Amino acid sequence: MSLDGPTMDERVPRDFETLRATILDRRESLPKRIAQIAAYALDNPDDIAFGTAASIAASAGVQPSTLIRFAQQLGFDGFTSLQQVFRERLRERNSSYDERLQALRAKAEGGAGHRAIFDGFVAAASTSLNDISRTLDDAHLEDAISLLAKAQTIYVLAKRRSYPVASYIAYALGKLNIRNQLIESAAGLNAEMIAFATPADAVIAISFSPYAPATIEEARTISEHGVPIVAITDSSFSPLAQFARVWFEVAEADFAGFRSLSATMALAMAMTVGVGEKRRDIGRKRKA
Amino acid sequence: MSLDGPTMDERVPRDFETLRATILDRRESLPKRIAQIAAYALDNPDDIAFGTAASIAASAGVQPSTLIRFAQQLGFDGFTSLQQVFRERLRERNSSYDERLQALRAKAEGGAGHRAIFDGFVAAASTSLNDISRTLDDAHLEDAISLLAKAQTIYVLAKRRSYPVASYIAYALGKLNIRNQLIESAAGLNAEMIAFATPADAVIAISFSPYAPATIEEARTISEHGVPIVAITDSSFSPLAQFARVWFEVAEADFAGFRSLSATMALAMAMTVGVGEKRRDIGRKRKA
DNA sequence: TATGGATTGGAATTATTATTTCATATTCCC
DNA sequence: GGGAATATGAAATAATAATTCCAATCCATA
Repeated sequence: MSLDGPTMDERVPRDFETLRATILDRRESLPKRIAQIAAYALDNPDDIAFGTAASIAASAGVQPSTLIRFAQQLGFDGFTSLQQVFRERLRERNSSYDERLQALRAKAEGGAGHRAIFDGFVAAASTSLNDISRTLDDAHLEDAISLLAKAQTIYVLAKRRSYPVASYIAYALGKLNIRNQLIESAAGLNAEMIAFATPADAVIAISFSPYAPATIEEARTISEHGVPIVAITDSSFSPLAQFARVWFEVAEADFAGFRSLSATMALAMAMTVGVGEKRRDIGRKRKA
Repeated sequence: MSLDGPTMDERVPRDFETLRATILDRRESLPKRIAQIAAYALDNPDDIAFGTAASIAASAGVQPSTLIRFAQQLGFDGFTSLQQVFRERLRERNSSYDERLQALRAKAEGGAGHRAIFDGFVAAASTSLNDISRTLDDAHLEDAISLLAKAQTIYVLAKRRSYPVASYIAYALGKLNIRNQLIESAAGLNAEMIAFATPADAVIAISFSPYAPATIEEARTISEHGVPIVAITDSSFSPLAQFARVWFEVAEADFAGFRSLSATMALAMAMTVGVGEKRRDIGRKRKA
């Protein structure tokens, strides 16, 4: 308005991260009460998003006017515009991951650099995690864990895309001192390995469409020998579901032609650690 | 207040899901304009959470008074209390994963069943993903991809906990027709394998504390031969960081003693697919 | 088609909330 | 220690938003 005043055209933070950085940056030089509200804002961003100037000021132990001065000091013209940033943050975070994923796919295809690809994989993983925590059936998890906890040896069966999960399960079972056998395809000794399994053992089998024929074949053989199978797969039409005593449907989002493994991993780890716990409990009871 | 009025003690929905169910349930019997705002509310919950009665009404194409009647019909005493439910929903969803993770850890340790364990792993994965998407340096990613895109053969080096990531990288590189060699410990031929690597190749090495000695040893040897290394590790003190041409710091949250792999996986996939793209681009240029 | 009840639109009213102002207190520098 | 500049508190004011009210309209039913 006036020509003499400081022009104040210092960049006003428009997004939360910039704002956060700005605040942290100036933290030292802020007056006491302003610093107090600044700290409160970063600690309780949700309150800023939803509260009224009066309620926030009260929670932070300052006057409403201080809150407004804080906003102005950051370059906003009032509390309301500062609040917008905090609200936008909630919107962003909350905006359906699916939508974001769509956008990112488009962006990546448009050749928007490698950051877009990375963001895409992160979004795919997040989507998958959201999804599975909505859909996982607690009772199935309990069943699977009980079944596996009773097994003498746990066989882990997975090829190709699912193999990383299997190898992590094997690693974790090993660390928990649970006897296990990873059925790899490397040496071609799978048939022999499988022949050792008895109904007192159990199998964790993982396979997604297009199902690796070897996995299906081995699962069939092993189930015909009466060994119970816990399966992780992607649909009720999966051949694995047929052979399994307990099975989980996991829908992983994909990006750039590769599916996420995050949901499968989370489930696999929960099963593994669950079995470890259950075994400890049983051990304790036996002693008592 | 009055004794004669309808007591209105029909359950007022306190959480979003109940509210949603209530609305869907009554949908048929609602008057036209009320139905219109009801549909809008379920389609744009964020707008309800943040907007003012006037702005929402305008977006939905109704009068503010209709919005209030809608709220009252549901048993709320006004728009404001209806809005609370929509705001609470955002808070819930958004409640910092870290806090949730803390709570879940406590719950799981208190022996609250296996669902809590599962939720813990999901939360750990989500936290890690959030973290890495905040901290990843785009320039490093570009550097790593350029470096790997030039390599004749990409060697993938990881043991124990990191091995699943390595195997997924190898799988993905294979699918993309990029020559690669997974350095496994199985047959004990690692030293020989490594000896084949030349400065025209490149290595992706992954290791987290406690760093598997074999990984470190092999990384050292290979870097001494002048083969460039891209490392994924967990701190700048990591011995891997020393040998690496480019390295990434990835902080994975842990739960029940096992770290998530989700952030590492996302980064690994972005690198892999990024290399695939870059190669295609180069191929196209050569032709042109 | 006339009639009563329900529904709707729009403006008036009331309540709430942000912002400004000014007196008082604190801090910092000479 | 004095004085100017800055910071703070509290209440007044202005702005904005929610709610209510009433007239107009629509709709079903006789």
